[in-house]
Amino acid sequence: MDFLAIEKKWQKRWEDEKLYSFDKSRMDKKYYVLEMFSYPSGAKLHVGHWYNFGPSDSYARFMRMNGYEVFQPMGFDAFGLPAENYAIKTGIHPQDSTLKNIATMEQQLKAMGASFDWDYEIKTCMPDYYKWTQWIFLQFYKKGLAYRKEAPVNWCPNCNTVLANEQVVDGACERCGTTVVRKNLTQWFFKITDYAEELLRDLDKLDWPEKTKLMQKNWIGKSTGGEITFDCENGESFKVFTTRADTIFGVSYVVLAPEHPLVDKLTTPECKAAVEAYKEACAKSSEIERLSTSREKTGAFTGSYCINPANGERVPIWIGDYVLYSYGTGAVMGVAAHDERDYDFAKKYDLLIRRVIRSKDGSDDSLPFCDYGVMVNSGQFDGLTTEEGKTKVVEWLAKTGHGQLKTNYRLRDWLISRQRYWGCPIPIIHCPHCGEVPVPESDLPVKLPYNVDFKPDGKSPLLKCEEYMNTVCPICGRPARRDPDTLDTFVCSSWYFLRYPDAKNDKMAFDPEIINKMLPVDKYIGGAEHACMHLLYARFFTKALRDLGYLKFDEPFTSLVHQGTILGPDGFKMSKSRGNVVSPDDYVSKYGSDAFRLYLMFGFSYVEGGPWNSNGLESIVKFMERVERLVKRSIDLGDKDGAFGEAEKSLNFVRHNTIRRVTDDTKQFSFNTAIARLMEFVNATYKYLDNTKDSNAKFTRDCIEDLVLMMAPFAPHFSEELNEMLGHKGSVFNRSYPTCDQKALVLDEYELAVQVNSRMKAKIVVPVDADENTIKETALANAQVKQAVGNMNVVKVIVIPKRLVNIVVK
RNA sequence: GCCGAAGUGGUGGAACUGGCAGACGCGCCGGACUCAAAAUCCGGUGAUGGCGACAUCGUGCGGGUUCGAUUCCCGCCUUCGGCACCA
Repeated sequence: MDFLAIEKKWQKRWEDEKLYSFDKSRMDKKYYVLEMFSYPSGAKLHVGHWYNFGPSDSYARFMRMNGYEVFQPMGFDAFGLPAENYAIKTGIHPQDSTLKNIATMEQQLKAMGASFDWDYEIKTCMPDYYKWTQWIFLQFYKKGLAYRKEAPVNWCPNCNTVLANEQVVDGACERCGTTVVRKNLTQWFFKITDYAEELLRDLDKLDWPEKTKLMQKNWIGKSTGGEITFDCENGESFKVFTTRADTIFGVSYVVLAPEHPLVDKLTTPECKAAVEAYKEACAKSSEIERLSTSREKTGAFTGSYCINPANGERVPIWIGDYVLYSYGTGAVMGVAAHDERDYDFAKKYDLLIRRVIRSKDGSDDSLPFCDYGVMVNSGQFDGLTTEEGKTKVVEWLAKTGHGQLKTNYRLRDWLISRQRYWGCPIPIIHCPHCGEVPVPESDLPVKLPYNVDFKPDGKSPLLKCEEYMNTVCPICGRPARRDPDTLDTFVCSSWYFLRYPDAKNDKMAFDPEIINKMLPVDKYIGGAEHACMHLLYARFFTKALRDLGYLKFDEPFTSLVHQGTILGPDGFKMSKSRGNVVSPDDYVSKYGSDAFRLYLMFGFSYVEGGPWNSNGLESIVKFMERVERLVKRSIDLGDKDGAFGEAEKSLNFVRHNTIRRVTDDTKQFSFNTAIARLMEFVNATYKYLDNTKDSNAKFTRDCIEDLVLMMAPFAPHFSEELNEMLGHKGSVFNRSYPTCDQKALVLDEYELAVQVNSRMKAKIVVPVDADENTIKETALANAQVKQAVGNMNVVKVIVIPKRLVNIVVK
């Protein structure tokens, strides 16, 4: 068969017949399959795209053949840093390069033969899409979910520009090598923390990989404890968050984050120089470095003291970079005796170390002692356990206004401002008289201007575009300026799944009537690297839009699957710099897209991925040819009915077992084993035809029909062709998936293993309905078993029906 | 460093909920067909020892629980994903 020719033939026919158009009248049978859309950074599809889209398309086709009205759209996450960097390097405008890349990718995606419905395509960089991204921003703004505050960015003092984390290499600017510092800018945030509790709680409802749910859970990072107020000697006060209020009588010092606003007020003149130097040093280290537990703890004394509200002691106030201003209150109490970090810190700076918790059984007197225990040296609380003490102490402090029980989350509000050009403009106008004014909805979209100088020179590119920046205030009509920043591209990708089913709507972001029927997404497929960010942001958007009244569901993605990563042949991640990038095009043009897809599905565990190896590809082609020969052989045989003897019964067992297994495996995205079962079925059919005189032509034909139907999702063009050879009119994808006949799977007897002292000794055959006693006796009567037992005593016989017998002897 | 995974023959990978480790492929070895080759088909293939029936070992390393561990627990090693401005 000429694989390349038939691919063209069927792709044309699919397109002419609009085979994959979503039929709205069957919405009650909808099944929304969504692959994470791609970022058009390179011009061509790489193996990773194929690995994401090919197998998931097979899954979509499988669901279609099982009677679902499958909705499988495709689009592009088109804004973002790479296009802008490319533009800076080459001078090619991001819009031009992006649209060109998209056009190429569209062609390639079509050539892949996936059943996407292109009528619903989305490109996030087009005004008809980002108009609604802006609209959502405004709804969030109105609801108080979007606000501005100061936050640090990576700043290159030489290029005078903000850098992405990716552009900071070993603390230095990737372009010029200058040491990067942290600098505060006023930026927009989404208040995702308002939803921390619900985002955490609803994880239980989701059919997602457990590891992903666990990662989100840890990312949200709920902890319960107390907020304790320390009064300073100069009249100021600050709060610390602690989960171990029971240790408060052991506080030896407190540490503020270097960025804490009180630091300047608390620093005494004699400590000023040291504190300033320390703060400057901190501006150079990244958060990951600061949080590293293996790094030496450092700090600087402010010269001031505060009062321990529990015992009235004077406590020195330090600053230290292991305290982050963005977590908790930006201040912690140091209890040297009962925390590793605090212990190291106190040792280094020679601070008080006082034990206030002893181990429960009194046996452990080493320090630091970080476990739960019993309070000592703690006044009236002596003798309480940690569990009791941590609430009792806070409740007691609350009486003097110095404590409050508190739940804290590690999750932070989402910083959405970007000082870049290639993104969605923020629909806010800054008026000297009226302040921050949202753009009226009737004025959307705020269009991203084309003629902009996006070279980095210290200012947001849009800031340099006067015709964009200058506008009038919607309230007072006087001259005003637009917000010069753009939105994080994660904002665009946090709602695209809502736009797809109503992608052409120019009156609203989406029609709730449609969306409430089409969503949630039934199966979402994409990389595990999105576990904590995109997948959390999309959940947040869904919940926020629900509370705004636009949706009636709580979660965007009911079921989630992560595909693995295909690595280069050398076992490393594919990258241009390593030179280990495998191009699918060469293989596709040689073997065809079906063979390529089939190989990706058979050669790897979908969830794992692994290093690329082209050896298996030719064997897949051989398998396809083997199937083709089998189909032809059946056609030559005709369809005359014949006897249904043992041979037929046996093949029929394999046939229906294959249907059962392939169905189950495909549902679980276990494509490699599904295809292995198809191979077994093909082998068994060959054996039947080769070894049976007067093989039953009609029965053979039935088997072949099932085979072709089962092959169809995995090798769509190939199976269409075989289906046509078998005399069917119309697409194989309009036929129904075969169903398993349970009667064919009923056997009279089965084989089970017998062990003696857990070592395999024999196999016995027992009737299907044999009880434990019969199985036990059959096993003990077996000659090999008798020999293995010899003259030892049988201590115990473990019988697990359908599995094995284990005879324990002494 | 922190959070989350993965590690199984020469090789890609199987193994349901703790129950016959290595399904299905690739490769390799042997055979059939052929003048020959390719293609195709058949058989074998974890390691070690033994003529053999068999025996012992074997799922990254070291311990443990269990009649029984690739699977559960404890401690390591290596690799990968993420760590909030790559998406």
